[in-house]
Amino acid sequence: MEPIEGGRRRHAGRDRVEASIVAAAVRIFAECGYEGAAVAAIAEAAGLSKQNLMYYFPTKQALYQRVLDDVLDDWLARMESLADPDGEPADVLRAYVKAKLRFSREQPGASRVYAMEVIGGAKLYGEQIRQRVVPLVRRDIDVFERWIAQGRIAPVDATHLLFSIWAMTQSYADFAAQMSLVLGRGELAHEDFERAEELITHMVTRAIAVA
Amino acid sequence: MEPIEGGRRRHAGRDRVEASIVAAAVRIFAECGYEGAAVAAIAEAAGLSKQNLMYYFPTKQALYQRVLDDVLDDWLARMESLADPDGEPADVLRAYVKAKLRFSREQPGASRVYAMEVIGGAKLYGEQIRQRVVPLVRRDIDVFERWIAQGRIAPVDATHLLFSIWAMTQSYADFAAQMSLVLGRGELAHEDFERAEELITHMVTRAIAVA
DNA sequence: GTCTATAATCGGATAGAC
DNA sequence: GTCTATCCGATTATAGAC
Repeated sequence: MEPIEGGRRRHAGRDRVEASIVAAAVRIFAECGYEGAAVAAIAEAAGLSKQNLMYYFPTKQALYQRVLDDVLDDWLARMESLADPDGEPADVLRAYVKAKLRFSREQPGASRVYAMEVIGGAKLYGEQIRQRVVPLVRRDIDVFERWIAQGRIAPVDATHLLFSIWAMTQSYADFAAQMSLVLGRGELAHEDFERAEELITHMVTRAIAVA
Repeated sequence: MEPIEGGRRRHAGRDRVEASIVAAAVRIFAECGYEGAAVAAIAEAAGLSKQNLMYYFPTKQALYQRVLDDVLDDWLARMESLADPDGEPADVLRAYVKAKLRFSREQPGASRVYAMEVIGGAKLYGEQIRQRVVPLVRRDIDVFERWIAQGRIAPVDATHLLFSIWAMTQSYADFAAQMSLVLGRGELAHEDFERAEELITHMVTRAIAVA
């Protein structure tokens, strides 16, 4: 049904349903973990029956993989082509921090699902990470190292610098619950992210500043 | 049986068994999450039967809470009294980073269990965090802010500085799987932690250096 | 304290009507 | 594509002998 655009995408309705299921699944997986998330709970959050959900995704694991795929697609789309070797290092890193923090603010569930998978050892998604994430990371590290070789930034460990930037920015999604307790609010506010951006940018730009 | 020290701790044997169960539980919970961890798997890892385990811990949730309690006890014991207001700020922060990284290296499972609980919203442990972690954090933040008021360190956002230090150091336990893939090794080596300590210390000390 | 056996429940998955 | 009904395995937890 609903054939459109002659040939491609013959089921726009199905795509919409799948998208709403995935969106609900991200929330529930982030909150409960893979095993803790009941398919019935995801279905309810998406507004359909468990059996109906399993018409679209034959198994729970298939749904989980799809969730991780979508999360990674979104993340990669935001992060690729940020590390421009010809840009001003401080500007590039500012944009990098901003993009990562923005992802934490706009898609905290996505960040948490991915984090849980990695913390558990990436038993299911390790191969995808190796194929899709590692190359991007390596490229960014190469850019940093070229800057160092050119004397444009201080000679720091590029790999661990990137690890640190990831950790700092991602924690505003993953550990938001603990941060909220410390800050004494129900949840993180926009101003918290602004202060985070300022502090992290300060740390990164000072770290790479040539003496 | 085994009454010792006249009055206190009448069951040293029981304490030993419980400790071995908790140690196994940390590993399994860290790998599989709360719901994903089967009590039978924990029992097997601890070297006893599931039914026997449940003689020591009547419910799975009781075991989980005990695991979190022990994790937090260990962490607090290592972290308290590190932020000495009278010490040299750079030295204090160096020791702080070192202690946190050491915890990530020596107790990665503990860090991961705690991280998973927080990522899932700390639904079970939020109150404990509020009572036991937040006061310690607030005290550390106070020390930082006093240093700023005294002009001993640069005027940065003390709260977010602490968040960043936590995130950077903790990530070497929580995201070790992803780091290993990037580094192309099976697991993180001692030298990786040394480089991490150098980089993180560099970032923190540069960030707080007065202009 | 440790064992065998079993109860009770939950959750993923399937079958088949419409 | 959506529904009703149901199966089946896994898992927590309990009962009771020794």
